[in-house]
Amino acid sequence: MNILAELRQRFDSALSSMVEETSPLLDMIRPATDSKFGDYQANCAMPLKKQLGKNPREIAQDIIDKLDVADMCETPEIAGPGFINLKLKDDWITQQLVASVGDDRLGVPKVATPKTYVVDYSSPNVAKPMHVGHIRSTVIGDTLSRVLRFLGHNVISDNHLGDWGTQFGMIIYGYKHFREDAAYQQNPVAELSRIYRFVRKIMDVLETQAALPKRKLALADQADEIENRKSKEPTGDKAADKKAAKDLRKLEGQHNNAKGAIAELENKLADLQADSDLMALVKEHAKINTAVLQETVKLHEGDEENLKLWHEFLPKCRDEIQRVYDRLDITFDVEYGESFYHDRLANVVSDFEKQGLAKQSEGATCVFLDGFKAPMIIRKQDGAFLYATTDLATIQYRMETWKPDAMLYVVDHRQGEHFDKLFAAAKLWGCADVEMKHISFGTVMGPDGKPYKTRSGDTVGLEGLLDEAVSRALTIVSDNDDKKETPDFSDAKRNTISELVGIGGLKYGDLSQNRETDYIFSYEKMLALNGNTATYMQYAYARVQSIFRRGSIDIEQLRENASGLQLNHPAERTLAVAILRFAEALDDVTFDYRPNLLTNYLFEELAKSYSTFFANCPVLKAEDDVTKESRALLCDLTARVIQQGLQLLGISTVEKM
RNA sequence: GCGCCCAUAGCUCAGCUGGAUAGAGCAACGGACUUCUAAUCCGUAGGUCGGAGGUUCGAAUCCUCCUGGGCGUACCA
Repeated sequence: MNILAELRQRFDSALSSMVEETSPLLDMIRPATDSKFGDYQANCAMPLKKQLGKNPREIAQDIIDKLDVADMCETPEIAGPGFINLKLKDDWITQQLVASVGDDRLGVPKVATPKTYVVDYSSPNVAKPMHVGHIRSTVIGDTLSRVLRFLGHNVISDNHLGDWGTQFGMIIYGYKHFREDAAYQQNPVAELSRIYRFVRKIMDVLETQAALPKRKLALADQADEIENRKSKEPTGDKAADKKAAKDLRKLEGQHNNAKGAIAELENKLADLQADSDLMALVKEHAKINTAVLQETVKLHEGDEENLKLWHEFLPKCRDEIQRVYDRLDITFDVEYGESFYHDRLANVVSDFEKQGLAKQSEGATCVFLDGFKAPMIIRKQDGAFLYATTDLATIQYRMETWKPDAMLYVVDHRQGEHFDKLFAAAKLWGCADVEMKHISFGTVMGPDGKPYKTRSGDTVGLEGLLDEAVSRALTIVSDNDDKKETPDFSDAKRNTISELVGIGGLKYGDLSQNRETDYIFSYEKMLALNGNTATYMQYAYARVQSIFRRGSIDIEQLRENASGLQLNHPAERTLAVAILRFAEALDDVTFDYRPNLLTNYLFEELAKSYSTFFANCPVLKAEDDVTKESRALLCDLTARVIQQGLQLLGISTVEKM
């Protein structure tokens, strides 16, 4: 049962005789802002003042008179300017709880009209090691898929792999020039990874060497410009002078940043140049940039050798990232990478041209869209296709194959404009009846508030991140276990627990963040024993199991005759309502695709209520057996909701920790 | 230049489909273990929700302007 949905339905009946359009008013029925107002409140009487020309309190009374909630609520009360406060009846709550006890879905109803969703997430480049930037797309997309599916929707999760781009040109080039056969025979994945990094390194050196003089020149120009502006006399026009001063400050800021960036580049280059073997190879492969592009072009044109190498490399590269997915417990229904759409691209472009949606401009094929200054380019001057082309082909394929109601793209916010254009173009192209949404998210920052990098300035690898989280979890688990008189866990067990706690902490840390905002990455915060963390939730779960173990409670059996639930202590009632609100929390998640609304619920509502309950309502030492069994069932329901909630976040529970 | 986003407690962040006194964790201070895991809990203190207007019965939330930051901006993804 979704209580809020049920109340809205009841209000709908009451309101429909008073107004034409009830739906905006129904949105104003919400959980109470304060428990002293009851459990829910309806705020819809106030805004009807004008429309009905009556005092809101009178309107509230009219609504209550028509409202049929006697079975579930106490008599509604009118408060303040016209709030309608609703308090659930205790016996109704227990009735719902009993139903939840016997329900695998814990009382969460399936949607009446399932939709088909395509959820596009993770989408790493298979040729490169996954890095910290992939964590958000992966876990947010996975959670959204799980939640939508749990609610009864038809979900197709799709990993739109980057498997056809320049990166493969790099590997092919590297394989041809730098591979060590013995290493490749022994461990092809590691060798390919080394090759990729090595080619990247050479290209870095060359690019940096080429870029530095230009950037220094630009820096000098900037310095001149600053001097020039400083020497200018004030014009006397206050506004103009203020703006000039502001612009100057900004320019100086940029200048300092550029200075820092150049110094960083110089350091990096100096380090690389110290390696004479490397520099010899750099010299030998001075044209590597164009050579790599040529390998890519050859691949796309169907060159036999390159295609054969690509077929050889692809599964190996894919295995490399599978390790990460396995640890993260991430799966996909389909995995159609860029290469999958390769032979559709030419048709997409010609179709746009035929329909008059695209035209030539400066040698490129462009789609000009209302409200955008720059066009969306679907074919370059040199004839090559771009990711906009692939994305359009992907939409076409998905529409043909699954006819989805919605397509969700879990991609970082910097690509917002790309998706705005893509969706606009797709609409023109005929995809009007599908909800296309960019599930945008912010950047993972380092402690300095800048995008998370290692000390040397490299991106942070995802596997290393996982290792570190798990190893820190191991320290916590071990320290705690060692404190006991007789430690509970073997080393193997400690490792198993730390893996679940560490990875869970990492995922929860990301998912508990409002997806739109950047956040500062911190192992300490992520694995904190207190606060809104996976560890805290896992601990709450484990404590419940501990009670059952300690009291030798057969919870299965208790579930079967769960009639005697009672709510005598306020903490019991609060916990009971929190348990019943699980369905609402899941609905909230799907409203604007925000996983953090689930973590908020689990922590703020459920776990907090449980803590209070735990402190005030002993189970094993309850005054009588009825109370004991009732409380045990509340504990059990709490644990089951935590477990189900965490499962939807892709996080496991542990029986002991 | 244009476009998008952000600014909430000392720190990290919730709250933003408008609702009654703005929340959490950390840090600080004071309490609670012969007690179901103290890996915990309870309490105290901490705020002109960047600033100024506006809409509304009601604004952290919506609109306008200002300040300070980030990101994106014709052939990378």
